[in-house]
Amino acid sequence: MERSTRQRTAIHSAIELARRPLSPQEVLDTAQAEVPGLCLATVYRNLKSLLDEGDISLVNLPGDSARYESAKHSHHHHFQCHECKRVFDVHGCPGDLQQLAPKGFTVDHHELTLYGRCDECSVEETKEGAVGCGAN
Amino acid sequence: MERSTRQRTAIHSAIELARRPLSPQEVLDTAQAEVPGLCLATVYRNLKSLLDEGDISLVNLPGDSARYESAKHSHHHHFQCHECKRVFDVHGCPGDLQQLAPKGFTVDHHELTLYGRCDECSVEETKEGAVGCGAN
DNA sequence: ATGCTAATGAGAAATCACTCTCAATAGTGT
DNA sequence: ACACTATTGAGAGTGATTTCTCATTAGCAT
Repeated sequence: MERSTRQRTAIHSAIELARRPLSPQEVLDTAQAEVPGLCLATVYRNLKSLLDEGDISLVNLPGDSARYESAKHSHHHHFQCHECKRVFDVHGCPGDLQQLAPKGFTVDHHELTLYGRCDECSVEETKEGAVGCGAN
Repeated sequence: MERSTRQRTAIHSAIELARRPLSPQEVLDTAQAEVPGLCLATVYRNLKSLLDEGDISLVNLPGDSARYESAKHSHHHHFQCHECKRVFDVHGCPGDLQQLAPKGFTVDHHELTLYGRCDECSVEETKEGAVGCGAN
């Protein structure tokens, strides 16, 4: 049967505590604070089983590799900052997208991604010569 | 300077004539009708330079690899059929998405992808026991 | 027509995200 | 405490996509 390990717990809580979707590498970086020897293979193994059990969900953004977030979040979308590349949750949804589809097409799901500058990077932008936004 | 070759012309017109975004492999398959010996490396080389010159544009869908379409298309979005995996253009846009972003965030661009069944696959679905939708 | 050199074909190679292998480690039921 | 075996760490391996190398081909200016 399935065992509860320090690694699995650290991986799960890294995702639960994050306020944004994390890449496997970000999960590793976060969970290593708890379990120093943790390796990426273990992160992938646990992401897979947590996903199978419905504890976390997969987030795909256009042109980017997979991220993971808590399955507890309700329907929402994402915002990616051009500057720091971080992904944030966006609560709110244009809704009623069936109308956009050609007739005969059935829409059962949609993904919306906003791009721009996050608040921190907008601030940095106004400072002449500033580089980075505290998240690089 | 830049030369006009049969390969480049075939690649460019494959994209211009397609009514949907094409993957590099689909571009190869299409352009080979015109230039039989064409290889993938040449497709990639030309996709890159056509992109640099603004003749075509890159289409990224969540969790999928790059596709390319004519740069002449005006702002639009995409619909991917769960069944046949083809990608279609969707004309129309929810617009006014700045309001969805948290305050302090600036939205300068967005991507919307609808998922569901295309008209052909919806028809197949209603036929008991039908498999495939003529596009596999 | 000729020469210069950009572009191509073919296959090797790099890249990246992810998975596998296997010996060692560590949960869990008894 | 012990045994059983799921899980781990480390590194090799995989598959898909994209880029590079280099000898050959073919545009284009003359």
